[in-house]
This record gives sequence, structure tokens and C-alpha cells, in this order.
Amino acid sequence: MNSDFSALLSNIAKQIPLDSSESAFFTSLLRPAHVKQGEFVEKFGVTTPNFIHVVSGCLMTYYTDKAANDHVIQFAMAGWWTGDLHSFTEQVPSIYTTRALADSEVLYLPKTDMDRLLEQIPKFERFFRILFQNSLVTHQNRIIQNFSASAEERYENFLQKYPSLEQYVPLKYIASYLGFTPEFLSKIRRKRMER
Amino acid sequence: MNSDFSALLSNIAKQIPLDSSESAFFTSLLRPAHVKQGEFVEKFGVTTPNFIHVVSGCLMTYYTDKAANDHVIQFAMAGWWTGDLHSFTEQVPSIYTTRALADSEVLYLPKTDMDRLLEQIPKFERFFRILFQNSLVTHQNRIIQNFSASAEERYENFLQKYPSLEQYVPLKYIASYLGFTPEFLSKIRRKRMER
DNA sequence: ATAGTTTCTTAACCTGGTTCAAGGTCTTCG
DNA sequence: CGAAGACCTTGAACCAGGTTAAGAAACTAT
Repeated sequence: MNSDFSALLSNIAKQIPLDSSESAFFTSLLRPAHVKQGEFVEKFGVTTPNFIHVVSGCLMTYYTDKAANDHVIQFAMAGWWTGDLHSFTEQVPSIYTTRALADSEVLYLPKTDMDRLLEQIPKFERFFRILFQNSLVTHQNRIIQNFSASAEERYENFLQKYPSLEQYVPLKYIASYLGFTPEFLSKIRRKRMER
Repeated sequence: MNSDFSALLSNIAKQIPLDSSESAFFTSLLRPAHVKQGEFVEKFGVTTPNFIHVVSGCLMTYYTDKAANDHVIQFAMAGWWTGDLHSFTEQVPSIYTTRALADSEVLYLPKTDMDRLLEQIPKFERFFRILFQNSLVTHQNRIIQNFSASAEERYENFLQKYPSLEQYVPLKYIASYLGFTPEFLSKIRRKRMER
């Protein structure tokens, strides 16, 4: 079961050096789990108990609006952290739903353990500071793209940036992530084929 | 000049307790400055030397696309931190421009001093971790709003959420921030008046 | 005051993207 | 296998919001 953690640990080592007792403490807090394709990991209205790290497979987080339309706010592939941050940190009911798009292995980090981790090994404050900082930049870029690029350009950029996602993600969710309808994505794809 | 720092220090104290020598070290790193309305604080193509904290007044950060259209990505009021995070942390040329919308007082935290601060007082890792974490949640909410709400709803929400911004910000920048044209904002406002 | 600049509004017309409805394809599972 | 469901595509009608261009207000600076 140790091999589960190796990729994550080497990823963390890029930001902060951990000695073996620190690594051991950290990994002791993680709860490995398997989730099957289609299975729910987080549900709307339920407080998110865990921060989630994806070891393999692919998860998707979406928001369901009053008109019952789903809007994908993020995909999470191997090596990514995901989940409803607000629900997790404030321990309030989640406004998102997270599901597996493929059979996946994940590591759950429960809220109380996250708090202990940050208290006992302050270096992890740095790790998550950098994680959130980078994520913030990504989110800003996404906002800009939505304002300044057409649906077609956004789709092209998406294919370039996340080529590996196509294998897991149904087109309708890609359309949702990019902010338009599946029907319009069909039109875009047809135009591309004709070129 | 000490009074400049009091609001910021008490804000920080909400997250992390600082003793007086820590406070003194922190404030010794900050460079107070005045910027006049319309003045540039950060420019496209120039590496951002400072993280910026607004003491009073109002700043605006925007992205200029290939078609020379500006897209406002954030406003910053008293008590907010702002600037191009990516340019600042990676020390690469900025893709944004930041300007003062009103005469403002700001505190600059130069990159090398930020690094020293985080090294010498690791509690600040926690402070910025929480800052970025909250900002991330705000950005996610904004993305969702853009996808699931109409221009009119976004404007209503904006007025509710940032009532104090109206006094500083020309309508055309509010339209830009919300992702539509000033002309369309006029239509929305007219419809509102008629009700 | 007055000229110049920037901002805001109006109106006519246009288009990227949506909606709805139907048909085609691909999975999955009894 | 065959049927049910999920997904993808097509086309026609429609609409939210964009574009262009002009004038009206509101600031500035002489």
C-alpha cells in the first residue's frame, strides 16, 4: 500500500523537504479509497469531510443551478487536489457535487487531520500556500479566457492544455466546463473536421 | 506614519497572533506610497516587483487582449491585497495592468522581502495560505456566476456585494468586470429604472 | 465661462450561441 | 441477442448580448 503515496510524496518534495518521520506522519493521515465510475465523492448540501487527492483516474466537480443545469467547475486528474474548498475549510454544506468520471484511486485527508498536519508540520502551510497560489493564477486565467476568447478558441485551448482529458470526459462535460452547450460544441467540432 | 499599518496589523491578527518584534519586522518591510487617480501601479510587460496592499482608495487590474479590449479582472479596495500574482511569484513579465481609480495609499511588499518574511516568520505562510484559499473560493464563485447567471443578474449581485465600489468605479469598468459591454449595461440600468 | 475629453445613453441592426425536437450511435446489461 | 439508456449530432427558430455610430452629460483644464 506504500506505493500509493510515492507520487504524492515526491510531488511535495519539490516544494518542501520532508524527513522520514514527517512523511510517515503525513501519510498516516491519508485514507486511501477506490471510487467507481459514476460514484459520488461529494454531494450538494452535505459538508465536505475531506480534502481529496487523486492518485489515478479522473474526478469532476460541478454546480447545479436553480434551473437544474449542471456547470462543471473543475476536472481533477492524477496528482491533483480537489473538492469544495469552502465547504471543507468552513465546514458548511457544499454547493458542489463531485463524481468519478472513471474508476479512480483517491486519498482522503479529513478536516481535523488537515488541521493537525498544519499545526504539527508548519512546512505544510507553505505547501498549501503554494498550491492555492498556483490554483488562483489558473482560475484568473480561466476568467480572462471566458471574457476575451470565443467558444471555438476556448475549445482549441482546452485541447492543447488538457489533451489527456479527452479520453475520460464526455463531450457534454467539456462543453459545460467551457461555458457553452453540447449542441454548440458539435457545431464547432464539425467546422474543425471540415478544415 | 505608524498609523498606516494599524488596520493591516489588526487584520492579520485575526488569523495569526504576532508579538511586537514580529510586527516590527513585518512593517519594516512595507513601503508606503501614494498613488494619484489614473496613475499606473503595474504595467503589462513589466515584471511586478511588489505585492500590493491597499490602505485607502481603490485600484483596478485589467487584461488587454489582442483586439486591444480591456477586461477588468479585479478591483481592490481598502484592506485588499492585489497585483499580478504570477508575475510577482515567478518574476516574469506581467500580463496585466494595474491603475488607481482614485487617489490611494498603498503598501508595497517587494518580492525579496516577501521571501524573507516567509522564511523568518513561518506564521506568514499560514496568513497567505488562508488569503489565497479565500481568494480561490471567490474566484470559483465568479466563474460559476458567469456561467449560470444572466448579465442582469450579475449586475444585481454586484451591486449587493460591492455597494461601496459604485462611488469609485466608472460604469464601463463595472460592465467589463461583469463580462459585457457598457452599452448593454445602459440597457440593463434603463430597464431597472422603469420598474 | 468655454473648449476639450471622457463617460453614459439610445437606437438600429447583427451574430454567436441557445433551445427544442428529432434521429443516429454507442454502451451496458438482462 | 435485443432493448434501454446515455451520448452525440443536425437543423430550424430564436434571443441575449454585441456592434456601430451618434448625441447628451459630466468632468477637466484652461
